[in-house]
Parts: sequence; C-alpha cells; structure tokens
Amino acid sequence: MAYDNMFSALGDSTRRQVFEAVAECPRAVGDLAADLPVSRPAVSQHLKVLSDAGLVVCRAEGTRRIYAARPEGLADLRAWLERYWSDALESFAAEVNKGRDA
Amino acid sequence: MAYDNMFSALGDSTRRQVFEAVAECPRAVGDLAADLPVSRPAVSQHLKVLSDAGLVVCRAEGTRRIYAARPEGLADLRAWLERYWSDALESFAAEVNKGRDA
DNA sequence: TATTATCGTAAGCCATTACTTACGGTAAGT
DNA sequence: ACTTACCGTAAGTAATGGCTTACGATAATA
Repeated sequence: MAYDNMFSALGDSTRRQVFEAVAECPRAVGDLAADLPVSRPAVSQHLKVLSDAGLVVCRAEGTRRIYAARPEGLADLRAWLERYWSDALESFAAEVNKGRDA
Repeated sequence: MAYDNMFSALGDSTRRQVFEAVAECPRAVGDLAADLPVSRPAVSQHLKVLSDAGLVVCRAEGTRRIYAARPEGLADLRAWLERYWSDALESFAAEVNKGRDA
C-alpha cells in the first residue's frame, strides 16, 4: 500500500498547494515557487516527495522541468475513500440508533 | 476550508489506523489502544485531532467514550478529490500531448 | 463514602521534517 | 568557450509533532 506515502505527502499544507497548482496546470519549479511563500529549493523538495508518492510526474523542457499531476496517484486515494466511506456510513447509522436507546 | 485539518489528520499513519478502526466499528478508547502499538493517552490525542478535523464523533456510555467515524468528514475529502481528480485528468492529458511533440 | 474503571490533559522528551543558504550540474544563448 | 537560466542536492537549523508518564476528573459499584 502506498497509502502512507500518499496521505503523508498530502498532509503538509504547502506541499498540497504545490500539488493543487500542478493539477490545475502543469508548471515549472521556478514558476511554482513564485506563487508560493517558500524558496525554490523547498518546492523542489516537495515535488520529490510528491513524485515518490506517485502523485506527480515531470518532463524536461530545456533546463526547465515541467511537473504535472498524475491521475493514477489520486486513484489510490479514491479507492481508500470508497472503502471507508461505506464503512463509515454503516457504522455511523448503527451508532445513531445505539445512541438513541442508550 | 477544513482541508488542512483533514489532510494533516489523515497524514499520520497511526492516526489513520485509529480512524479506520472506528470506521469499521465504533469503539471505546481503551479497546482501540489494545489493538494498537501505542499507549491509551496517545490514542486519546489522536482522537482529539480527528475530532477537530470533523472526522469522528463520540458519545458517552458510562465512563466509556464510544467513538465513531463521521461520514460528513469524508464527504469533504470526497469533494476535494472530485475537483482535483478532473483537473489532474485534463492537465495530464494535455501534458502527454505536449510531451509528444516537444 | 470508598473503590474501581475509564478517560482527557499537562509536561517533557525525542524524532521527524520543513525551510534556508550554498553548491554543483546541465542546457540554451552569445 | 563563456555566460546565463534553471534546477536538484547537501548541510545545517528551527520548529512541528508524536509518544510516554503522571495527574486529575467523572461515572458505576459495593
């Protein structure tokens, strides 16, 4: 399971902003850093974490590295959500009933 | 946006295990700690974080506190996913085309 | 009332980690 | 060849955060 990498990668606020930015539109590292309150190396480090988690991919364009979101990465998150969504619904419904006569 | 709390809450591995456990079946704090490699106070702290993030709720049963997953919490995650899912799909498709003729 | 069971919180410690600056490396331009 | 643009990585620092032990509080029980 890559759940651990994926969730912890998205767990950081700044890093999630990086992901959201490249999801909206693929961008280069410098361009990303320009729109964020952290330095360019910091963005590079965040992108590495996101890449290791399978959430982004990059391609070279001259000296620039264009990063883009990787849909398959979110698919894992989707699978996790689907499962615990139904679990939560069932257990919550049962819990409400228990709370009523308790 | 409670996204920050939600993602950072689910970002920790142990805390996610706590959530998954109560999602499968509502349980008391002590019972949760018995199935995890951490102490009971640690579980309490995790449950507080999950509660602040709107992911769990609890009800009293004597001295015991029964925690249950809160579906609406996952609904927020679902909403986030739906949005960046489509964004990622579009930008990724466009990126593949750009990479082809680049 | 005294005891037991269950839990939340405070204090402190330690590991993780996010950030910055400095450096080296590759590709395009002159 | 030299300079410029862009980027990844290393090193070091500051801070965040997870864990444990200790304590106090509430509710059921005898």
